[in-house]
Amino acid sequence: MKKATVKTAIADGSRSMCPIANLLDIVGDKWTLLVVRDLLFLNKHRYGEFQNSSEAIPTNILADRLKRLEAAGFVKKEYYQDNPPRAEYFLTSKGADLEPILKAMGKWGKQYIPGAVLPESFISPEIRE
Amino acid sequence: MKKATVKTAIADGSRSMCPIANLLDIVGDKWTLLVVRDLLFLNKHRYGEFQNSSEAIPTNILADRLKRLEAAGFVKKEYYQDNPPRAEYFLTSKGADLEPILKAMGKWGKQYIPGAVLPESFISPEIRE
DNA sequence: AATAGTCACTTGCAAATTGCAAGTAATATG
DNA sequence: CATATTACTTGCAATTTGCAAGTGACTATT
Repeated sequence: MKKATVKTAIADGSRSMCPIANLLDIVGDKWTLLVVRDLLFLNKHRYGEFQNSSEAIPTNILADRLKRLEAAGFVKKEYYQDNPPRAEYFLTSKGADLEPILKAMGKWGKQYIPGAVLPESFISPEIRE
Repeated sequence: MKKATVKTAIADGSRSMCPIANLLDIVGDKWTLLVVRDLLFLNKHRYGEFQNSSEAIPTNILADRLKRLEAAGFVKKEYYQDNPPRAEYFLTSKGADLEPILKAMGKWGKQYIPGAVLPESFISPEIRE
């Protein structure tokens, strides 16, 4: 007898139906959300700008995370020059909607890690679809 | 000349003053926040209960994450039996205050990962200091 | 009383990921 | 023409992950 396939939109290889677990499959590491932070709050868009953030992300990790964020549809890569290829990265709405999570993390950090400062930008992030 | 030490409460080995980076130093991986989810929303307290979660966390990773959460002051370990030693784990207020972050992650996931379901418990988490 | 089972881990080890350094290709600058 | 800058890629050692198996203390079964 044919086993009925359950209709879900959960990606292959995801660990469970839990939305938290599924999000952690994409952003569950020490670096990815820092790139998102740079895009959301610090108005950074270029490779070199991300590298200049105070956490000093290793260059190979940065390249990898930008690729993953793009593959996951959180970020759009736009070339502004062909030769040599130079691009800017922008959040999509899917990526920009991580803002409440990052804001909540910032709030937690300000409460429990005295001395920590979230540099807030007053520029609302540019969204590209 | 003696270099003036800047007075901060940032832990040694932290990557920056950013509250988000500091939080990610503790919970920035694929598993830690799932344990917190179990404590916050699923009313789980024992080793075996965490293991039974649908993501099937490897036992050595679970042991390590519980240790780290305890060391970071997110979780309190309470022995309810001496021999063999058996314990229950409870969130401290520091850990329980991650709730807005987890809630925001759940909300994001429900919007962008159709099919994902956050099993909500109606029991508010027990806090131990 | 011997055997099997459970619980909360620890240990061993192969595979994957991380992080540092160095290399590269194209243009810009002095 | 030499050096610098940008945005990466590559190489490789070290750390972390994840699967399997083992351990020690009990409990339940035959």
